Amino acid sequence: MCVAQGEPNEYSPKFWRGRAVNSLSAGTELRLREMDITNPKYAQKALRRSLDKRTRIQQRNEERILDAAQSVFAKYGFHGATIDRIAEKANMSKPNLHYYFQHKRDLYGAVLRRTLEIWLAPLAELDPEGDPAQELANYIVLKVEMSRQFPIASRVFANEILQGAPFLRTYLKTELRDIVDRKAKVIEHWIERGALNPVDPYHLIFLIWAATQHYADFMPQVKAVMNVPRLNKEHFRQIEDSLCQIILRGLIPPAADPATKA
Amino acid sequence: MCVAQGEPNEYSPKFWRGRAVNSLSAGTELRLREMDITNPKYAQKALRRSLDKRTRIQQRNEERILDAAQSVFAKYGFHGATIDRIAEKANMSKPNLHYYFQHKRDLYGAVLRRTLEIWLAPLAELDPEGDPAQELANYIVLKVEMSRQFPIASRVFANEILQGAPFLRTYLKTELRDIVDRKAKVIEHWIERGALNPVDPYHLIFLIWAATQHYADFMPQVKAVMNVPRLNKEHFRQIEDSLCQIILRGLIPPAADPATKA
DNA sequence: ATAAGATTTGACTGGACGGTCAAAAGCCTA
DNA sequence: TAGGCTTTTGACCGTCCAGTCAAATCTTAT
Repeated sequence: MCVAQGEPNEYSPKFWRGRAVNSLSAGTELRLREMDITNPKYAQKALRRSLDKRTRIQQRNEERILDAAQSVFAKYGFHGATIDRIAEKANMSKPNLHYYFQHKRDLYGAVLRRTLEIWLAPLAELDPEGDPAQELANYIVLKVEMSRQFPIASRVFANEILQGAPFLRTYLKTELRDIVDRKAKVIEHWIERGALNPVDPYHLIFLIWAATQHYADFMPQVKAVMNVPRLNKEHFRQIEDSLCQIILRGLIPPAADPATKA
Repeated sequence: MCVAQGEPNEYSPKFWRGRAVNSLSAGTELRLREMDITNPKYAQKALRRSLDKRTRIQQRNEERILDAAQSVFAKYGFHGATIDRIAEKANMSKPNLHYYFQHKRDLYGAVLRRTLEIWLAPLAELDPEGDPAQELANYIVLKVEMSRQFPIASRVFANEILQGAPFLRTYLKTELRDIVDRKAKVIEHWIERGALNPVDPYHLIFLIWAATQHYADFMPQVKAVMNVPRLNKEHFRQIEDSLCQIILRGLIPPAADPATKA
C-alpha cells in the first residue's frame, strides 16, 4: 500500500515509531517470543500478538477511532484536524485514543491505508477484449457509486492531494501510476482496434475521476446549486446516466455500437 | 460578493469586527468627520479615509499578506492555516500582519472575496443564439486556462467546499446558483432548438467544472501519474483539446455541425 | 476468587497558536 | 526639521493542542 512519509519534511520526525511497526531492533526479543509460545502460560498472548489477533475491545475501539478520524481528516485535512475533535467524535478520552494510536501521524497513516483499501479494492481492470462502451460505462457507474457510498473516503484523498500529497507522494508515483498506465494501455488498444474514437487515455481517465468524485468532494456546492437538501439514490442514478451519456456518446464510433461487437 | 459567516457556528463570534467595517455606532463621529473635511488640516486624511484611498504602504502590504494568505489557505484550509506561517510567507512580523487584518477570519474572508473576483469575473455568459459547440468549447478553454493561471485560487475554493463551505454557503445558494441557472437555461434552449443532444444541463456544467478544475486541485496526482515534474503550456493545450473532444463530440447532433449553423 | 494483563482516565507538560499592547521607528508634510 | 500620523516590533497573555504518566478500573484465564 505504501503510505510513506515522503522525503524528510515537516512530517518526517519519528513517523513510524508507533505500535504498528513493532520495531524489533535485535533478534533477542524475537527469540524470546518464540520461546514464550512453548510456555502455556504465555501461549495465548504470544499467539495473539504474533498473529495480530486483537481483542474484541481493541478491534471495536480502533474501528471507532478510525471512523471518527476519517471524518475529521476528511473535513479538515491533516493539519486542521485535532486529536481532541477525533476523540470526542469517537466518544473516547484523549489519552485513551493515544493508547491505540500514539501519534497523530500514526492515526493519519492508518486512515489513509484503510481509505486506500476501500477506494481501490473494487476497481476492477478494464477488459481489453470487452466492449469499450460497456466497460467504460461500468467503470463510470462504479465510480459514481463509490462517491455515493464513500464520500468521506473521497474527501480524505482530496485533502491529502490538496495539501501536496505529503504522505501519498510515493504511492501516487508508483502504484497509482501503474494502475493508470494499465488502464491507458487498454484504452489505446481499443482505439487501435477502432472500437473507440481517438482520445488521450490519461485525460479520459482524469475526466472520469474528476466528474465522478466531484459529487463527493464538492457535495455542499452541488446541493446548493441543485437546491436540494441532500443527494439521494435517484439523484445518483441520474448522475450515472448523464455522465455515461455525455462521456460515452462522443467516444464510440458509429460503426462500433454494442450490437456489432466483435 | 456575499462572503458570509453563515449561520451562528464555530466561525460566528465577532467575525465582522475588523477595520473593514468601520463600525460607527453613533452619529457623533460621522458629524465630526464631515466637519474635519472643511478643516484643511485634516482634509487629506479624511478624504483618504472616506474614499478608501489607502497609502502605498498599506496597498503593498495588504497585497503581500493576501498573496501569502491565499497560498497558505489554499494548501491547509481555514483551520489548518496559521497566522505565523502566513506572516512568514509575507516576510512580515505577526503583529504587523494583525495591524492590517485583526482576525484570522477577516483575512480569510478577504482572501475569499478576492478569490471570488478572480474566479468569476472573466466567466462570460453563454450566448443562447450562438453555436453550442463554439460556446461550450470557449467555456471549457476558458476554465482550463483559469486552472492553469490561478490554480491556487481554485484550491482555496476546493478547501472551503471540502470543509463544508462555512463561509460561502450563502453565496453558493444565491449568486452561484443564479449563475448556474442562467447557464442551464441556455443549454436547455439549445436542446429545444435541436442544436444539442438532450442532456441534463446541471450535470453537464458540473462535469465541465470538475474536469477543468481537477488539473488545479489535484495537480500533484496529475503530475505523478503523467510522470512529469510540472504541467507546462503544451500540457494544458492538450488538456483543452482532449476535454473539448470528449465532451463536445457526444453533444453535438450530426445535423448541427458548425458549418450548417443556423 | 484472584492475579496478570488490558483498558481507561485525570492531571499534567511544553510548545504552538491567535491575538494584544505599549513603545519604538519610519514617513510625510507644514 | 518638528510634529503628527502610520507602521513595525518585542514581549507578552490565555488558550489550544499533541502527547505523557501514574494510578485506577476493568477483563480474562485459571
